[in-house]
Amino acid sequence: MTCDKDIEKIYSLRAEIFKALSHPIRLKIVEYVSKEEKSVGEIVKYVEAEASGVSRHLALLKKAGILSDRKEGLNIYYRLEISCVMDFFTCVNKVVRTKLKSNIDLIEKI
Amino acid sequence: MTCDKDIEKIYSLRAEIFKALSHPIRLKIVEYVSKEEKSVGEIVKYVEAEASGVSRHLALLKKAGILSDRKEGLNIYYRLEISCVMDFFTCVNKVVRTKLKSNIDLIEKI
DNA sequence: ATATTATATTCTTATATAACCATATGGTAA
DNA sequence: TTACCATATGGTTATATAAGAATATAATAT
Repeated sequence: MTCDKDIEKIYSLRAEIFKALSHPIRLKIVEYVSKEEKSVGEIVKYVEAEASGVSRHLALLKKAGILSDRKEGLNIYYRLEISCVMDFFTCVNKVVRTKLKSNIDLIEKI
Repeated sequence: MTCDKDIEKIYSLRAEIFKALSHPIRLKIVEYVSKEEKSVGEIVKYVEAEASGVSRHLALLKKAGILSDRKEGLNIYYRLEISCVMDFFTCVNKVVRTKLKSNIDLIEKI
């Protein structure tokens, strides 16, 4: 009972997760909050970006289901909701290394 | 000897990998070529999209370092270059399921 | 040489995303 | 109440990405 539309929808939902992770600041945020929850203020300081922008990045990561938040007084604390996301990073580093290495190989051929 | 600029650059390179995976058609392609290499024609048929678009998606995935290609006669075969990418999918499905489930929980509260 | 097939590229247009600045909300303290 | 602090949202503009159609390349076959 799985129709074409369902499959399309599922691929789109998956793609959204990757899109949420496709920004350097958001990756930095995810890594930062992965060990323990952090307030927006802490995150803003850590990533050295504009507060309003960080706020939007956080909202996006939350909407994607990657982070969750918790209000306490004036502060809002964000934390990693799905910890397996951290496993991506090892693999991504492998891709990055392979790519950088292939560039070096090219340089040597000039 | 790792300066701020290097760190920024590394996060950007990582983000590029995720960006490459942030499109439903590209995800479908990656999955399709993960077991064995496929020609562009086969891929076009499988994903049911326009050839010129698929070609662009393939170029992007190759540029990101996720796929590699091989020419044989008239055909070009693409295959998954970094197999650990497939491990992402289990985790991504987990995120998607959690998200869908939280929507169901919301529906029941209306 | 010409024709054919597979794939890639160019161009245009629509849409999405990001950054920046200003303003708004929502708790807390005085 | 007013003032203050942390965070979020709105508006604008610049830039990036996507889709579609047309054209170009490159390998093979005739």
